[in-house]
Amino acid sequence: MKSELISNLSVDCVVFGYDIITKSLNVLLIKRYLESEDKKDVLVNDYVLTGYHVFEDETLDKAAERVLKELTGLNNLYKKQFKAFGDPDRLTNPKDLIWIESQKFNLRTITIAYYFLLKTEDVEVTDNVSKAKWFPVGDLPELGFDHKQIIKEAYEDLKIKCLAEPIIFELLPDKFTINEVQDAYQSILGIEIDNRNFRRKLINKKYIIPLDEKQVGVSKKPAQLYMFSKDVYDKIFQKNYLISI
Amino acid sequence: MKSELISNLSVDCVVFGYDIITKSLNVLLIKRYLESEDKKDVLVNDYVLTGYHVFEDETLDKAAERVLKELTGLNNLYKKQFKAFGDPDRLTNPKDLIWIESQKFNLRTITIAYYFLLKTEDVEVTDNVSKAKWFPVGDLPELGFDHKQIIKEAYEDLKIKCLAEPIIFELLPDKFTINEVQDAYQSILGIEIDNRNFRRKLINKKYIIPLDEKQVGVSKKPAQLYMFSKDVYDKIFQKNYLISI
DNA sequence: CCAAAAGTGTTTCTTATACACCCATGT
DNA sequence: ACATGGGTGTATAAGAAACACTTTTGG
Repeated sequence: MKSELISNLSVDCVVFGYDIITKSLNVLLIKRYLESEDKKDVLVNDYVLTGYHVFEDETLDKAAERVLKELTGLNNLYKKQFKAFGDPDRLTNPKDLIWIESQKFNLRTITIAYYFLLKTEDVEVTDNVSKAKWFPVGDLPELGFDHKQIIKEAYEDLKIKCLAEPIIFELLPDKFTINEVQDAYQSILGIEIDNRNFRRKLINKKYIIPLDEKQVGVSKKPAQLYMFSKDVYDKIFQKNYLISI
Repeated sequence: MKSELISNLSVDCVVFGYDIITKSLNVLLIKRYLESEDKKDVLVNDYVLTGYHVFEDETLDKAAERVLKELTGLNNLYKKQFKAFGDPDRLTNPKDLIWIESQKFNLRTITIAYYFLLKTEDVEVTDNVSKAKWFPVGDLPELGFDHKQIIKEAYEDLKIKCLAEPIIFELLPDKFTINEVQDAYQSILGIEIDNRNFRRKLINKKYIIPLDEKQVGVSKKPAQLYMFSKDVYDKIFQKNYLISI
């Protein structure tokens, strides 16, 4: 039994990759390029999110995971379905129409948008068939369809979730320093944090576990390495009902 | 130009209504009833959310608003699109198959789920053609499709949002007492709150405005009435970046 | 010895929490 | 007069915020 694609339903994936070196939150985008038949004009030349239509016998989550796997080769990443985008005119910019015509997509396609969290370094971007490329979330190129809006809303959601859940560690290597965590928060939230207060707060968490290891190969005082224990976190986590209005 | 329905795309609305008298958060559900041809057997007898397919030229938000308007006659309510449900088997319980056969729906329908907030008393439920009825969110009847799951996730989302934004006032009348707000929080979150601390906290907010009015027609000391000013709230609101992990 | 980032303590202030009785009103 | 829910104050604890210098290391 061969499975068919659902012609008007897709998933789109906002792939967030944090670059611990440049301290930059990046988005993985795919080049979209089309020339006129005589090759005299460039009709489409911009970027889009990775995404694809959903199969008839596939859950939305599986579709998103499949798309991500195809692009990055990675599994089991943190993912969140954050919004459905389905405006009738979401694909109907002139440029997008040209593109869709060349691809035989349905004009009224609803897309279920996900975001994924990973480390920029975990994706091989150099020899990539899809011409995938990282862009800082604050400095995106020209984007097709409604993907600028989708990224914006993904980022908003991510920022809120960052404050409430320890998903920052999905963006960092298994072993990290306290300052690296601080840098990640600062970069993603666009804020400054006092180092002494932040250190104290983090080190006091039972699920931030100091390792018997320090940084190596740095030309300065090597920092203490820590890991995050999801097990401990889950065990001691308790919902607080603080009403912050 | 006549608009067609999209056969595999629907919106479903979790209509939350707060009953200030019984202090109960309710969900508005619609009776689903089907007899066999000889009328000897009841084939389907349960409840479902209100929802309907989306028109080709309609946004998802408009579709949800249309569905809600048809059921309740109400406009401009607080609404949130909180999740898309699209499992291949989400409509394929035996009971649901019987129902869908009788309704000619598409078996692989993706639904975009919304929730709406209002006051139970604002909906006339008595002479309703859809056989709509309120049920406490904690005491739901048997539900068709995956609607139990949809309601559960809507409620989870609502609880989180309640803590971060002043949406509680969408569930309360324009003029309310402090204790009514407290009751609403307690009922929705399932917690106990200290009355003195809660009063102080709320009364100190600039956007909780005391009126020159007290309760009337109560057989006890009439309570001071307040209103919520969204304008003031929006003006003085500032994002706090407290990392609570 | 120098550059660079790591690491460290104390004080103040705000906010949450815990807790029990009197008051005003309608009947 | 009484029953009912409305309304009030204080003390403690916890956590957030502000703030500047010393230490350790590799080069």
